[in-house]
Amino acid sequence: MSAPDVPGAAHLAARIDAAPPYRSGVPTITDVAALAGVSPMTVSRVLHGGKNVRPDKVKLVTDAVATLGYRRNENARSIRPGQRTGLVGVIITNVSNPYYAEVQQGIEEVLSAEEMRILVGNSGDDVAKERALVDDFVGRQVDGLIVVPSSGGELDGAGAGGAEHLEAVQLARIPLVLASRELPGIHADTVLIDDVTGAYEGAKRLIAEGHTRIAYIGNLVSVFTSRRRFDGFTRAHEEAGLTVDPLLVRAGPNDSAAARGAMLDLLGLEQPPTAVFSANNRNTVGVLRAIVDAGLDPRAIRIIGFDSVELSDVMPFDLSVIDHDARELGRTAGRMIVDRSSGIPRSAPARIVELPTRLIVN
Amino acid sequence: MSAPDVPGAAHLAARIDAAPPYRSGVPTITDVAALAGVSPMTVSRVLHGGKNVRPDKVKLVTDAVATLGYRRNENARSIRPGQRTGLVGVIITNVSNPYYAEVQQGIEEVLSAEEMRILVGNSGDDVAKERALVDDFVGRQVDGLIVVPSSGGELDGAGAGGAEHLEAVQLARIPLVLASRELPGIHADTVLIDDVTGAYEGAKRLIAEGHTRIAYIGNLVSVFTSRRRFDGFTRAHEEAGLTVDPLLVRAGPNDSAAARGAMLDLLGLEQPPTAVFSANNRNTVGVLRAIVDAGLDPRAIRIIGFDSVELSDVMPFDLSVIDHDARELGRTAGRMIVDRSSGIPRSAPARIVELPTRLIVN
DNA sequence: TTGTACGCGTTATCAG
DNA sequence: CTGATAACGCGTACAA
Repeated sequence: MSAPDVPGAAHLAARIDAAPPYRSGVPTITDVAALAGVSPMTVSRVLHGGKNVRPDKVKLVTDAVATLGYRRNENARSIRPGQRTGLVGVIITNVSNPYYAEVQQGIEEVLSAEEMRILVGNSGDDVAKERALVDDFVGRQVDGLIVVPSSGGELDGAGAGGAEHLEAVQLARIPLVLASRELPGIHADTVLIDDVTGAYEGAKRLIAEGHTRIAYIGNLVSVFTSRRRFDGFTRAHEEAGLTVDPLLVRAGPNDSAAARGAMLDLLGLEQPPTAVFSANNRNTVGVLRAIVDAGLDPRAIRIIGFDSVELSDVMPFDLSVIDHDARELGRTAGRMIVDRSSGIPRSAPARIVELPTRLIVN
Repeated sequence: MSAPDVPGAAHLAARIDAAPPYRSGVPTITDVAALAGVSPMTVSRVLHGGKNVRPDKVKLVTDAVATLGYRRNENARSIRPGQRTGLVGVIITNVSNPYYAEVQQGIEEVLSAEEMRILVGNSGDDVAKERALVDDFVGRQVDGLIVVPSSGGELDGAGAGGAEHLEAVQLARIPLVLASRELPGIHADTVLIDDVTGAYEGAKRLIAEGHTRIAYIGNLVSVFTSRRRFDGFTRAHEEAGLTVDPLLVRAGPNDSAAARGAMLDLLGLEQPPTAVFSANNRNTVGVLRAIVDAGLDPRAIRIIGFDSVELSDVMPFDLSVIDHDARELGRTAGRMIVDRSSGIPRSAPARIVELPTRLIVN
C-alpha cells in the first residue's frame, strides 16, 4: 500500500490519500465540476441561471448535479461579502401559547414566500436567554431579527434597561423588528396590538352593562401589553366617572395558574367583583378554571378577556373577548424585515404599526 | 488624499484602501487580533477556552472582543470539515395547531439545552413544500432533521411514495427523526403516539356506556395517525361484537371546518349516531361547533376526541378526550437527534418510540 | 506560548 | 462563453 517510487503513480496515490477522509461524502461544487468535465465556475453559473453558458454544458452540469445529489452549501456561500443568508432570527417568549404560535405562523408565511427561513428560539421571558439567542443568531449572520422582547429587563426602569443586546443589533445594522411589545430606549420597527383602545372598549362595554366593580387581572409590573391594557381599562372608568378599586386589581399573574389563584382570591372577598377583565388568554383560562373550581355557576360572573380563547363562544360562561389577528401581526413583522433588507433603506425612520382589535360579545 | 510617495505611508494608504468597502462593519477575528496586538490564532485559542495562552494576552483579547462587540461567524466556522453547525431543521405541518406548537416547544427545550438551534418550516401538509424545505435545510448543513411527514405522498401507496427526499437525507447520513407519523419505506428514528391503544380505549369506553352507533370523523385517506386511530376504534367494536356502520364513518375531514360539515351531515341522518369519535383536536372543535350551530342541546350527544382541547373539562359538552403529552413527543424527538449526532452511531438500528395516551373522562 | 500556512465551498473579477 | 485566481472568516497542523 505504500507509494511506489514511480513518480507519476506516487503523485496519484498522494492525491488519493489527500482525498480527505473527513469529506463526509457530501458532494461539493468541485465534485460536480469534475464529473461534468467543466470548471467549478461554470457549475456556479449554471446554478445561478445558466446565463452565458452553452446549452450542452448546462446539460452536462445539471446531469452531474442530479446524479451526485449536489446541494449548494449555503453557509460557505454566505461567508462571502454582500451575500445574504436568507435567515431571520425569531425570538418569542413561548410558542406553546397559541397566540405566539399564530404570530410565528404569520412570520413564516411571509418569509417563506421570499425563500427566507426562520431560526426560532424561546426566551421564556428571560432576558438572559434572550440575549444569548440574539448573540447566537447574530453569529449566524441572520438578515434580520424579530423579537418579542422579554419583560424582565423593564423592571429597573433605566433607559434601555437590559436591552443593550438589542442596541448592539442595531449598531451592527441588522434589521430589527419588535413584535407585540415595545422597549424603552430601543428605536426600531415595531408592530403592536392597539391594546389601549381594545381594553378601553372592553371595559366601556362592561360599564355600559352596569358593572361598577370590575376586577383587573394581569401583570402590570413587567408586561408591556398588560400595562397598556390597564391604561385603556382605567380610561374607560374615568370617562364614566368611576374609579378603579385597587383591591380589585391583581397586578401579578401572567399565566393561567397564577390567574386562577388571583381569581379565587377575588371571589373570596367580602365584596367580590361582579365582572373581571383578564389581560390575556392565559389569564382568562385561569379565571374560568377558578370559577369552576370554586363551584360557582359559570354565569355568575361577567368576564371579558383580551386575546381570543378557542371556542369561547360556545362555553357556558358569560365571556366576551377582545380579539385581534395574531397571524397578521406576524405577517406584518415579516414584511417589515423584508422591506428593510431590500427596498427601504436601513436608515429610514422606524415604523410603528398598531393593529386593531375587535370586541366579540357573547 | 492621494497616497504620497513616501513608501511607508503609501503602504498604509494601500492597506486602508484595501480595507474592503463591503466589510459591513462587522468585526472579524482579524480585527480583534489587530486591536489586541496578537495573531488571529491567539484570538481563536482564547475564544476556545484560552488554554495555553498567557493570562495577559487573554485579557488583551477579551478586552478587544468586548470593545469591538466581536461575535464569531458561525457560518464561516461550519464550512470546515468535521465542524457541526448546531442547527436542526424542524418541519411541521402547521404550527398554528396547538398540538404542533407544543411539539416544537419540546424540541426546542431539549435542543437549546445543548446549545443547538432550530430552523423551522411549515409544510402545510404539502409534499412539494416539504421537499423544498428539506433541500434548503440540508443545504444549510443541519446536524439533523425532525420531520412531521406530510400526508400527501402516501396517496399513491407506492414504496416510499414521494419520500425520496427523505431517503436522500439518510443517504447523506444526516440524522433524521420522524415525529407523530411514520412513512412507508423510510426506516428512521420515529416517535409516535400510541394511537391504536388510545383510540381502542376511547371507543371501548363509549361502548361500555352503551353506545352502539358511534360515528368516526377523521381523514382516513391521507393521515397516518387517523388511520391508526380508526384501527383502534374498529378493534374495540370487534371485541364487543359490534360492527362499524360505514354510514357513520366520515373519512374526509382534517380541519375544523370540514369536520363541522361532516357532523352537521351526521346529525341530519334518519338514524343519527348517539356518540362521535373525533380523530384529532381540529376535528373536535368542528364537531362542537356543529352541535351548537345545529341548535342542539350540547349534552345531546356523547363526544370523545383524540388530542386534548383546552378547557374541555369545563365545557358544557359531554366531551371526553384521549390526551397525550405533545411536548414530551417533541422532547423525545430532540433527544433522538442529540443521541444520533453524538453517542449513538449513525448506523445503529432505528428506534421507534410510542408514547402512551390517557383517557380523560368528563 | 505564539504565529504561519493552508484549506473548507463558494463566487466576483478579470483574463482569455 | 469559459476558466484561473483570489478572497470571504475561521480552525487545524505544524513550525518557531
